[in-house]
Amino acid sequence: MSMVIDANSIEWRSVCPIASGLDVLGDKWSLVIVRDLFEHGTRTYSEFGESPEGISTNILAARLKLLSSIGIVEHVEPDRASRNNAYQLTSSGLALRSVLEELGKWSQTHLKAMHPDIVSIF
Amino acid sequence: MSMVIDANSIEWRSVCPIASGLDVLGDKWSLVIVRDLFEHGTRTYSEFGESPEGISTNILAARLKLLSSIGIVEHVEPDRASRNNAYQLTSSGLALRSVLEELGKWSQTHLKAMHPDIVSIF
DNA sequence: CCGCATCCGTTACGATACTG
DNA sequence: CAGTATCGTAACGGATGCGG
Repeated sequence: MSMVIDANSIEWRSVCPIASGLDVLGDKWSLVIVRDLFEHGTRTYSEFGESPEGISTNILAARLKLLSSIGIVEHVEPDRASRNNAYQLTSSGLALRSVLEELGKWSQTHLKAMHPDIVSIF
Repeated sequence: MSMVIDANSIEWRSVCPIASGLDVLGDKWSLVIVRDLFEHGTRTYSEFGESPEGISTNILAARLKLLSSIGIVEHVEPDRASRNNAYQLTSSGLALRSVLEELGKWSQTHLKAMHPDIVSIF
């Protein structure tokens, strides 16, 4: 019970912007979802599951709900029947690009020794 | 049991540098610890608890152990008696500065509506 | 005192089965 | 295909213990 599923249920730990960013995005999956949307533009529910990390459907549903309520992702054609509708980044989500780039660059440089198979994408 | 406490116990979900960065730093506390070290230079164990987010001691100990084994933080004078020795960032930890900056800037801009008390630090 | 380790209740995760 | 329900497991978080 009582998982964080929308913006109103977030408990802001402090007024620090870094801690506040982590209150929203500080988990192992949210930025992977954002990365998928940068890579593919739009993504249907089941397409997210095709990424190599293999997110499970309940976590995906919970994160999409939270990211939507924060205004980071949105439905394409939300009024249509559920079949084949997709998610995409909002302008707020697109603004996360430099966060992903800096995290990716750091990882390539500083995790390579422990994880030699890591690839370069920037 | 079986919490992630050192580099060898990390399960790399994929070869993606973003996902791999999140395998290490994808939680609510690790980057808060890094932020404290940027702000104060060095920090003793109990000083971390003085930050407004209020990390609990068991989480702090586990994260410091993991961050040390990854090479992001290190002890100052690790050979001395435990009393008053401190932690600081390694060069790998210092390289996280731009990740923190970009996350902080994003939060100030895109979370302000939901969290008006958020402050500006960049 | 300070730096942790341990205990234990609560919450979140994660795999899978299931429903419209 | 888009999600939800269930249920076992792992992580969190507060309290407390204990050695240096």
